[in-house]
Amino acid sequence: MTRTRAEQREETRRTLVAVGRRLFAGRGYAAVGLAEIVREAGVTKGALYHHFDGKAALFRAVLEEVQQEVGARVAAEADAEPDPWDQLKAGCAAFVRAAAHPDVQRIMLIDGPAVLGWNEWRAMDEAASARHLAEALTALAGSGTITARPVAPLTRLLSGAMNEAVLWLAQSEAGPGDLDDTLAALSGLLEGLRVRT
Amino acid sequence: MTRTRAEQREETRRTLVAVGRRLFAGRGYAAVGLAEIVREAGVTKGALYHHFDGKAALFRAVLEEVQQEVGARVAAEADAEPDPWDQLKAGCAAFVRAAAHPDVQRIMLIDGPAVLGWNEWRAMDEAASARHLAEALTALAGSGTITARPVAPLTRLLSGAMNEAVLWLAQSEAGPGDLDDTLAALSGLLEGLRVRT
DNA sequence: CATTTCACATACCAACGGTATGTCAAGGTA
DNA sequence: TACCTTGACATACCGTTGGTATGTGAAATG
Repeated sequence: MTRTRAEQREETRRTLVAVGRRLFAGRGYAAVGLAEIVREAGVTKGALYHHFDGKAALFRAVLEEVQQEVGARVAAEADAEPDPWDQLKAGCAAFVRAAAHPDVQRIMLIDGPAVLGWNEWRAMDEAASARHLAEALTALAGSGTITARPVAPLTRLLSGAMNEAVLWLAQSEAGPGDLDDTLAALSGLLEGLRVRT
Repeated sequence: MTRTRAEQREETRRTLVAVGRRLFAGRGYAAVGLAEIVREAGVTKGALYHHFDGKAALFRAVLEEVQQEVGARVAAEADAEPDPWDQLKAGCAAFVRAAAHPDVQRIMLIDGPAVLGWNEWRAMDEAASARHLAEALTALAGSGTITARPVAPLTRLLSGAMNEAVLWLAQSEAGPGDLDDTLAALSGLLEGLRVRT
């Protein structure tokens, strides 16, 4: 079982990202040391610094992986709906459910902005999932279903609303009823945007 | 000019909070060292650890100060309106404007949840400003102006929406037009909650 | 005026992120 | 096959950081 160098390289990198993701999600970025990461990954700090520029760069790779997974789920569930309005609602619901995983929250919503800065975090969020929201709102505004002169502010408002709702759901002591209540309230907000016929 | 011990104590503490606030707001929690804080405050680390349990505790004191200022502005501008509906809109607009100060954002919205954890951050946010939002929404739901069966999820949605909007405004390259657009979009969201007559 | 208290200052430490250098097998070349 | 180069790490080390243990001198107390 001899491994080529490219295989070995990618395996080591994937291991570091996987271990980093698990530890960062569990105890937060600041509370996890590089020594623990490389120990659990079975490598040394030399390997980590060979693959990444530092601790923040490893976190960035982890966040990219998380964002892509969430974005893929949002896109998949939204594209399953034929009607643009249903696409918006399905995408929003999919985001809330996808981000409900505890692993996702701390990395994507808590540490992400603090570690990478809000600008970079927002660029990654935009590329992964918020873009779908902006596209859906633009389409609905174009067809006259909703009234949103500039669509960008509304996109940010709704994106922030969902982010906070996800964090609230995670720490809520109550059962799954809160998820339904949140999705209902979100649906109410979206319905309020429709032009009245 | 002899000072009593209580005076001296409070002055040192206020200086530490003021310096910490300025540095944390400028470069972020992680990038500021205790050595720089105590140097600019004209004291030593012994003084800091005599007043606070550590770096995070100093940050908590700073955040409390910021939250109280924002909450006070929101309450003042909201209470100036007689009509409950106008109170809600005025309070939301006041929050967006108050949090637009760059000092406030990094401390209150970026580093706050990451440093203290989302639970503690949310408790402080609730006590300072989100409480006013919850009260306003509860009053409007009670009078039948809006339809919000459980008011808690809607409160979190709107709070998160405003938090994110504030961050977006701060990093936006465009001029004050974005502020107006954001307030307009927020107003549109609120209007959509009103029951149709 | 003796004693206690307390608001700090000083000196120190362990742990952390980061870097410089060494090592050894995979892959190319004659 | 013998040789050399590349690269994917390992090893050893450093400066800085947050945190702590102890010392000190003036204010409060009786």
